Amino acid sequence: MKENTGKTKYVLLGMLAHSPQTGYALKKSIEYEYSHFWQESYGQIYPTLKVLVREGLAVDDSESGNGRGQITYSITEAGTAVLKNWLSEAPDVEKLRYEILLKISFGANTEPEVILRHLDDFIVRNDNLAKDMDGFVQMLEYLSAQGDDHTYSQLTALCGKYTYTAMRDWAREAKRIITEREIEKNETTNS
Amino acid sequence: MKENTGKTKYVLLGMLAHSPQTGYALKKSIEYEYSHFWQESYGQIYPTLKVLVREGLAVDDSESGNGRGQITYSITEAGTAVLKNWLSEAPDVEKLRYEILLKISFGANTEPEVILRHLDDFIVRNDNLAKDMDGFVQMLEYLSAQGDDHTYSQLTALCGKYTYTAMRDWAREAKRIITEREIEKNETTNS
DNA sequence: AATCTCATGTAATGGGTTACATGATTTT
DNA sequence: AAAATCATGTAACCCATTACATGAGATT
Repeated sequence: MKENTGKTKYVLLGMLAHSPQTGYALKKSIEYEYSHFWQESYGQIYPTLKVLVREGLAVDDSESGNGRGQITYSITEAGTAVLKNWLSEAPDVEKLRYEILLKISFGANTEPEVILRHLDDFIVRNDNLAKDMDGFVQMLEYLSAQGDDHTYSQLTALCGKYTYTAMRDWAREAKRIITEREIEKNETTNS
Repeated sequence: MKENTGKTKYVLLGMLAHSPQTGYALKKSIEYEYSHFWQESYGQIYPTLKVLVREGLAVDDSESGNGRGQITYSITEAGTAVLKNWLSEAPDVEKLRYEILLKISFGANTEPEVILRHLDDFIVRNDNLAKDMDGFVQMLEYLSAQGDDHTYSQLTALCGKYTYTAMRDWAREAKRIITEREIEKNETTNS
């Protein structure tokens, strides 16, 4: 009987604390709102929701279903307590895996053009994401001004903006450095 | 017979392309040089090295051992080819999991002080890491000036500097925003 | 009627860490 | 002599994704 569901449990509790939702809706929200720093699959979400119910942290609140066989979950008081307790604990140090940085650190094993191409793609992607995040921040700013507070969501979007911008800027600088050193190298061999 | 070892294979090939090493040394190098964007455990490294040998991408080069039961691996020509081919492929889009951002997005469920405390820790950690990375960049700059080129390693360190700095700056801004809005809230209730 | 989207669920598989076992050499 | 470090290895476990199965309601 394994009930160890990692962080998924808390993600769902945090979202249910905002409003009762179905597993399907939770997944969609995670994709839309949290994709730049978190992801969950159905294979995690559905079993974890059942665990939450079994542990009394959420309840199956299906009378509010729309007749489509869906299950709406709500957080319980016990769930809110568990959530709050988790919030107070120091967050884990994140373990990142940037494949592009691996490729760059091994860059000497291929032509500079290969690395420059990866950097170009990276710049485009991060520039777009930075803009998306900025739009998100603006939208939440507007909603907050209208009365309903979105400060905390706005802060996570702002973090996305900062990191994507930093990545884009780094990649531009990296391109510059590679190109510059290539020129130097060619000058030395040709003289 | 599963030979699916994910990215580990390429990490090891990339490192062996630089110099023949033991599994133990590879692990230490990953911790020291790549920890800000990659990690591998012995449970991945040792079995993968055997796979590399079985596939002819690396060879057990133990005559260069120091009599301590250690196994030194070298990359083969086939290994170099596989490495170069992988380098040319578009890197995966990274899947991040920032627990701190989860906690911040659920921040409305606890006292602002709890979130501010997490942000303080985050600022300190990222500021230190940014400084470490900067030192690393400087050191590699010096080594490169001495003749042996470390451009690509330097670029990954530079990326670390950019991201840690961005994270630190974001967290400072986040603190400012939270504090500001808390003051506003108190002013409204007190009037 | 066909297709799309909503909706739930699970089994297989993959990928990775942790904990443990073992032992040699080096340092204190 | 003890402790630390070097060094290799594996089994148990955990976490997560993918692929598949199923079916209802909405849309074309």
